[in-house]
Amino acid sequence: MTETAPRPTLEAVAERAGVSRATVSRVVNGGDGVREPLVERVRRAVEELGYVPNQAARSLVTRRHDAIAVVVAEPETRVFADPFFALQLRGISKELTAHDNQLVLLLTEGRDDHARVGRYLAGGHVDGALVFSLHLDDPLPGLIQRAGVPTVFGGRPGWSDGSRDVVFVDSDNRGGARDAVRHLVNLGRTRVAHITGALDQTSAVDRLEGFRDIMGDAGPQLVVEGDFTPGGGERAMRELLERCPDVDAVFAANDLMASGALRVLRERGRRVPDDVAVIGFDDMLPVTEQTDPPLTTIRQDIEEMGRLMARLLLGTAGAASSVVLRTTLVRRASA
Amino acid sequence: MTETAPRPTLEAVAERAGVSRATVSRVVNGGDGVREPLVERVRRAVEELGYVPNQAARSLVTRRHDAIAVVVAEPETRVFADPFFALQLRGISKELTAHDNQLVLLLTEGRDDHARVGRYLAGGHVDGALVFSLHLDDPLPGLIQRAGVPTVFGGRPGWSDGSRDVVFVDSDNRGGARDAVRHLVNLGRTRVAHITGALDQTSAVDRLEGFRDIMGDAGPQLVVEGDFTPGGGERAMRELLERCPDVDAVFAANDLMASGALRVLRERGRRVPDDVAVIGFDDMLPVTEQTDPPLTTIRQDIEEMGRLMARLLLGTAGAASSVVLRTTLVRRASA
DNA sequence: GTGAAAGCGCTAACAT
DNA sequence: ATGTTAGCGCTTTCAC
Repeated sequence: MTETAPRPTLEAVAERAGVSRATVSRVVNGGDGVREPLVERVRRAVEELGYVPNQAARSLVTRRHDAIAVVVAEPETRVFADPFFALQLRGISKELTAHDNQLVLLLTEGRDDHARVGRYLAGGHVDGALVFSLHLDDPLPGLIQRAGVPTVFGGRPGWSDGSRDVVFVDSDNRGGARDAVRHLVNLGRTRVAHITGALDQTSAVDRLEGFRDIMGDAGPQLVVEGDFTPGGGERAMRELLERCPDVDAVFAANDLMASGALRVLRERGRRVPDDVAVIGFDDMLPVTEQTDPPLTTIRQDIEEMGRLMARLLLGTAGAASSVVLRTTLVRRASA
Repeated sequence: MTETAPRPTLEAVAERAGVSRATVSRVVNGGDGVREPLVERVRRAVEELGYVPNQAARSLVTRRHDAIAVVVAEPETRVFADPFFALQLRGISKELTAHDNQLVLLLTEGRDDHARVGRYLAGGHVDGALVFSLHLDDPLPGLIQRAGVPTVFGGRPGWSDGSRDVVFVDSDNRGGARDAVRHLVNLGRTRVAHITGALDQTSAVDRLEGFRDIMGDAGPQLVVEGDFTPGGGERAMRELLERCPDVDAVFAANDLMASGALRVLRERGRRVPDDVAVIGFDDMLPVTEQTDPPLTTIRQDIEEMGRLMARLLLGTAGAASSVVLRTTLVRRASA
């Protein structure tokens, strides 16, 4: 890796424009309180020299970095299985970009990485952190809180018992699940099953709660634990058909599992939605539109969640605390 | 966003350890040329104070940042459609982490963002850039080269006419395609079709070349342009069946399109592989293992590509220039 | 082997 | 409104 070529400094611009460094600095940072002709001269000098501020020097004195960290724990688990995370990242990126912030991505693979991330955040390299804490027992969130960096979580952290002053952005998983199940019930279905997500994630737990809100605790054999993957959906669906062959509706905790369930139903010759109605969660377009039949599902605006997280962190959203986003039912052919 | 708490400086550590700042600095940076007892004392002081070096101050003098940018152009296009990019990112992250480098993610959505990225890179905020240039006519690569930042490209850039001194990491798309087609031919298939990827990407072009290496220019009606998406695969497959109802083998330029093709074939009652053999490209596990039947494909080690890109950029891989990775045929049930 | 001192490029008081 | 000046926290000659 070669050295970067020497770049012009404030000093150089000041000299060229025939003003002081302070004036150049003012112009570069918005130009308030500098008279027009000077602003113009400085601007030209900046242009001609191709001057770009040295962020390190600036940070040294301002103690701001215009950078925030996005921490993603254990990518293998879920992150790379579906576009969920990518969409959120995109929302985050857009919002950060709009506010001239950089995105430092911190992927962690295991325990060793936790310490590393903790050190980095505590090191004051970034102005804040956006954290995706996937699992209930993840030690990372604690580490991060101790690092004393402003943080917004993606999804309700498992240990956030309401009282804690954690800020997070989440979908209304419970409400969405209720809508899904209610829809199935309104369709006249009476034996409604639920394929849960990985229950060490709050989203899965909340969706299960929503299911129970409508269906009560009756028929516990109609609830099968899945893992948010298509394979898990298949397994769960098989189990379901075994336990309760006359099941007439399935609410899967995400689209991926619903697609797996659909596959098994077709394999077993059950017609969807005639014999069994199926509804998913997420509205992952590449999935919902490709299934056969197209999947009815609960949509959450994932990109918006990311955008909101960033906005919360940057303080752009006012003094808002945690936000729970509404979900919407998207009817397609499967239910 | 609250202010970060004031952190101990070198000065504080020096005082506590009863040495000079210079000595502390030496210890912190490896401790060469400092006698053991002092090293020990300094280490303890660092520990007790919880000292973490201020990266901004360090960068200001060293002109290094221990950070590299990952530039991804136009995420919507491909990045979020399949886990390809996520896997590469993971490889990159692992390698960077191992060398104490941070990953600054730069997502671009359109022309405006190009200027922004160019400015950022030219601004000397990072020590290098890893760039994914998806399209042949993308102006971004040019901008980046002009920025004078060491760069490694993911995938062969379209304008890299061999002669140029661009460094990239790519799979042997052409060779892999040849293997795929050869496999189909060895199966005794005679009417082998090809669903290409988006032909404004070199990977798609190279795979098409590979197809032609084996099949020649005969039967141009057996080549249909796709776009790397499942939907594109479906459309192409329909077109193919129309043009040439007796097609007995299909090489799709990626697994996603192959899955779409599979869907259409099933829909039309063609048995796979009996009537039509299908082979994909990538070996995207979530796709290849979920299709019916499981998909035979050409595997490329995506995570390794990412790791290699990082290694090349960091100079860890010796004086290596561009690298083209071998692919392997993975036989499953579809061909 | 260790310390003293000179900046790195910038911003923010404070003068003017 | 503009200039002067004093650091921000660190590395790195250069003396000792």
